[in-house]
Amino acid sequence: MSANQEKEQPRRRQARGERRIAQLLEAAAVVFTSTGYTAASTNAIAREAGVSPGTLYQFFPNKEAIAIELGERLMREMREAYGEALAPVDPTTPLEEAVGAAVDRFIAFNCEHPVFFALMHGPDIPGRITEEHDALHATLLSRIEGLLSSFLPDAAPADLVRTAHMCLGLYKAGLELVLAHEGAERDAYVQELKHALTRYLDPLVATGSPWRSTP
Amino acid sequence: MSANQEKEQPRRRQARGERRIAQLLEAAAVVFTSTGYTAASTNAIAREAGVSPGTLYQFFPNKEAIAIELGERLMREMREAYGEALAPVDPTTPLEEAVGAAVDRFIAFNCEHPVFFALMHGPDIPGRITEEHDALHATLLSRIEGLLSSFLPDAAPADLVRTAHMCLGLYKAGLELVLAHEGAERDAYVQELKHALTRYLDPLVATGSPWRSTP
DNA sequence: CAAGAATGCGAGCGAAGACTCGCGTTTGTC
DNA sequence: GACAAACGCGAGTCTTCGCTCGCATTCTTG
Repeated sequence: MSANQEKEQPRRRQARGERRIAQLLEAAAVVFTSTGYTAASTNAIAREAGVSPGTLYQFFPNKEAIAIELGERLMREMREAYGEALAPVDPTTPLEEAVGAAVDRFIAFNCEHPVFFALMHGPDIPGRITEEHDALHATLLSRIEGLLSSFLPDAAPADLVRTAHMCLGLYKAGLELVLAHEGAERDAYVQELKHALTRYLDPLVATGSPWRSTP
Repeated sequence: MSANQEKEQPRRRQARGERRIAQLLEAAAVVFTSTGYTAASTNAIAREAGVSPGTLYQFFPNKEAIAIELGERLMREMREAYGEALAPVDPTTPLEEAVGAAVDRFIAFNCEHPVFFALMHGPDIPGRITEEHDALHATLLSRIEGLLSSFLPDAAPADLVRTAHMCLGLYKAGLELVLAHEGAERDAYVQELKHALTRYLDPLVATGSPWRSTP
């Protein structure tokens, strides 16, 4: 009880240390993005950051902790910036508008932080990160379900869940294509993704609720 | 000139050897499916097959060769069984029917050979397999383009390419969901995937050439 | 049945990479 | 200025894993 009140007593850091941590996380983001988590070596991260391996381990107990911290910071930033992107909306909102707004926000985030995609998509990623990923996944799904249920108040729960999974899956497929292109072509893929989602959902909305997707 | 007419002279094999090869490939499929290519150790494959590491290397020069051979056999089987699944069809065929048939065939293949998905999706996979993957990808894309152009004879090439990429992407997203479920739920996801694809393409087909003209 | 080839084994080699350790340098505090 | 704590280093340890080697066993062939 008295001992070990906290698993880890955060070591006292100097400003220099905080800077190093940020620098290391940025370097890790670069390396993870280009090679994936497993193939990324801690030495490579240290080299990218311009420090020695020993210095890296001064701030992170192991390789996994780097990815965890990176993931947590990304999650926090995402929640702060786009937390409301999937909040239930007024069902009179046109479906197209709701989908478009959500897609734009998440695409923007993922384009700004390509690590996020790399971290969340490796088939190789260790347990703790997978947990985070699953948590995010579950959050997103319930948000999407909430959004859908505002359009489809009468849908069976199982169908709602399945539709939400489909939406997230379609979004991920589109995201991959969007990230693989640049400039005008990228914008075109964003548009196609919106089309795919809108057209997928439109019939459900049209037949399942009194509100049409477009007034 | 006279020497080295063939890079590899296929060693004379006994029936036992052929059996071992099949056995090893099957074991590799299991291990690759559950852990992915990179994380799969050759010792684990040998263990799964019930042989020693030395025996494995009697038949395969290295780890990559195992995946290559496995990939080639899968490709061959796929071509033999489903080669015509994406052949251009009579444009009067209902879109729903064309999409449904193609999806059913490819879903069936991927459900029967889950390795295929695992091998083609690792971000970690070495050069030679990626080449094969890209080749398959290109083949599929041109097939889809062909199929689309039979429905959309007036579409601009760039739009056709993009739409084909979207179709393949949407299919892959659906496939992942299908593989993640079983029984009735799996069937439901197959249906949803067909819906997503059909609804995505339907407006294009219905309005003739939506990129250039409006009804 | 012999002889050679194919098959089978598993301890062990070499490289790669996660992580440590001892020691020197910088920074904050009194 | 003095002391401690935080920072920084990079050669070195330890483990994992792809792969090899020497030798035993089983086939095939004459």
